Amino acid sequence: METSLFPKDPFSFGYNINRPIQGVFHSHNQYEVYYFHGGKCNYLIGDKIYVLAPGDLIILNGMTLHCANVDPDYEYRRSTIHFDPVYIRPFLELTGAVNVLKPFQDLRNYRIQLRGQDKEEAERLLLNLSGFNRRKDLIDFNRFRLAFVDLLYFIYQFCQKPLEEKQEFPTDKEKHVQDIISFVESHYGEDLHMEQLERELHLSKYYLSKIFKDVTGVTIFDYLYQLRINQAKILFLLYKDMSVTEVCYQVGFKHLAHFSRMFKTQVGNTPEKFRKQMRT
DNA sequence: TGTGCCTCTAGAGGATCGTA
DNA sequence: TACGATCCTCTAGAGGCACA
Repeated sequence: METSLFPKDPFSFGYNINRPIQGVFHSHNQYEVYYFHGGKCNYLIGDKIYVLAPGDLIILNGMTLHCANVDPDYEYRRSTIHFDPVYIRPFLELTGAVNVLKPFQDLRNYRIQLRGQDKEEAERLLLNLSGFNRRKDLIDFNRFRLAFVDLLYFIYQFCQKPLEEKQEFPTDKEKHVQDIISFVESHYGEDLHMEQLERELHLSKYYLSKIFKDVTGVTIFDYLYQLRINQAKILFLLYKDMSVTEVCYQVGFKHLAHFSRMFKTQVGNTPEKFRKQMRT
């Protein structure tokens, strides 16, 4: 059994039984919420191994390489939600809002062991999400978003203590890469150059591109383009009357030709075809 | 750990074509 | 005629290497 709201970005929800992607390390530029219902599984994140028990919930900054190593002799059940952080930003701008993305940004990868009533509440929230995971209209779509923000608040309360205790990044190198990601996420809609990063972070562009690739496995511009294409897909989804040209400039591309090519490479369809799919 | 330089590849931008 | 896709050329940026 497998359900999915959006097959790919900006948001995807899945509940799987015995459908593990076993032993394959992967990374992505989305954040991930992983909930383990049952089975036998070791979850590998970077150089850490988590032996999972039912009720374990893992938050992931997808850039770190990770994979689930599952024992096929046991029924494996898990829920996963991949999401683009840009997509949650409007909810962070509300008066009195809590930065529910902070655990993903600062802790990056963290396991919460939910038991008893907490476990029941997590499963109820996931069930709600599953219910809205029909994507028939904007009502279901927005109810899914609101339910997901509720889940993020639920997760946040378990992260408050580790966030307070958290020390700074173990190395300057990782701190620099986080600074690059933060800068790119805030300025992806503008005309970005390596010189800007050089000036902003006071490090040479040669060094910045090198450490970014070392830590994340992708180049700064690969990351930037993924971010822009994700945002374009969100705009096509939410503003069905927006033209390809408008979306192109809105997300920071200066040339339609380049946008069209990058979009087709990442999504598999041209922007216009994707837009038409969203309108039907 | 951080910088500088060089080479080569992939991205940027202009021109052109296709289609509604 | 406007919009979007594709082709082609040039250059910016990634990656490798040496060095402080």
